[in-house]
Amino acid sequence: MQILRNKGLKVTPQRIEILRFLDEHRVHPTADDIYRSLKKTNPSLSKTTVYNSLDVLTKKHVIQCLTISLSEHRYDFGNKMHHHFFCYRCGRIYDLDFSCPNIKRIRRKIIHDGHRIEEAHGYFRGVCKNCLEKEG
Amino acid sequence: MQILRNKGLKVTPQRIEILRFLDEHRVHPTADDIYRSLKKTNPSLSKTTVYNSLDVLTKKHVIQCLTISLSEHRYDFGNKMHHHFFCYRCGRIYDLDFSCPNIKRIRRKIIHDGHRIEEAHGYFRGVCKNCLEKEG
DNA sequence: ATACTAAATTGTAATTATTACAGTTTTAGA
DNA sequence: TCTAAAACTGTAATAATTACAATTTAGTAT
Repeated sequence: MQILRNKGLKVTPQRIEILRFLDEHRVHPTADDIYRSLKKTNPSLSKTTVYNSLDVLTKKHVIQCLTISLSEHRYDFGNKMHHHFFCYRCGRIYDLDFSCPNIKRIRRKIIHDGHRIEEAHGYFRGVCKNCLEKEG
Repeated sequence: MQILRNKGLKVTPQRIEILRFLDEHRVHPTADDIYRSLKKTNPSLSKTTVYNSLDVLTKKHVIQCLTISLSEHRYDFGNKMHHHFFCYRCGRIYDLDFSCPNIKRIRRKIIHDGHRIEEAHGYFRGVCKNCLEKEG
């Protein structure tokens, strides 16, 4: 994985697996979701490694950590900014494609009010289509 | 407090105190910040009450729960949507006044992609003015 | 005013996500 | 191959939040 090397990170099987999992499971899983899944094929995997890897990948902007759920962190492959919707009822997170003028400004690492902005998130919450259909 | 009655909530001294604290301390405190402060003048206050009150006030959209900090919930008086900036270094949360076209749409409780949106948050993270000046 | 009922508060105990840490293993470069 | 720094592992600790059962209170009807 060249992306790891480019960021000055060592390439380890654990990181590769975690990245691949996120790439192939775009449901914004938790650290524990990832751990439980990868543990099946790599029983020696440690949960601490999953947390550490997610942290460092987030800090290097390889992946994104979403704080939209009220109780745990959820992770998103890639660093392309887009908006998210969290359903109160089922807990699912959906990607939204709002157009948003602030995104372009952030991309240029703009200073706003003197603060250096490195990260931007647009979060929406409510009840999702599926749950609305089920329960009205 | 008429706002509580309007939402079908009972008016209790605890809730009044919590609301007043949030109104007078616009630094986006944690549940524990609120608890420790109010405990001084009301030693019988329970932390569970603080959590319960913040939860119900958030659900009724009297206050807002911010998930911008990576480790705990922070609370904001009122329900007027605005953007927030979180400083990695000092943990402070600043109010931003970005203009944002999505806010107006959300205000009208718009359905987007079939989802009913009830809440919107714009979060930015980075290093704040103060910390930049200190450390460069 | 008094009594009643649902809602709210309290305190403790449990839960759960996350972090700290020390020892071992692995990566990447000389 | 050798080495040093970085990463991994497993366990134990931390800290925010929630569950729960008992008590108290707010608001309404009598």
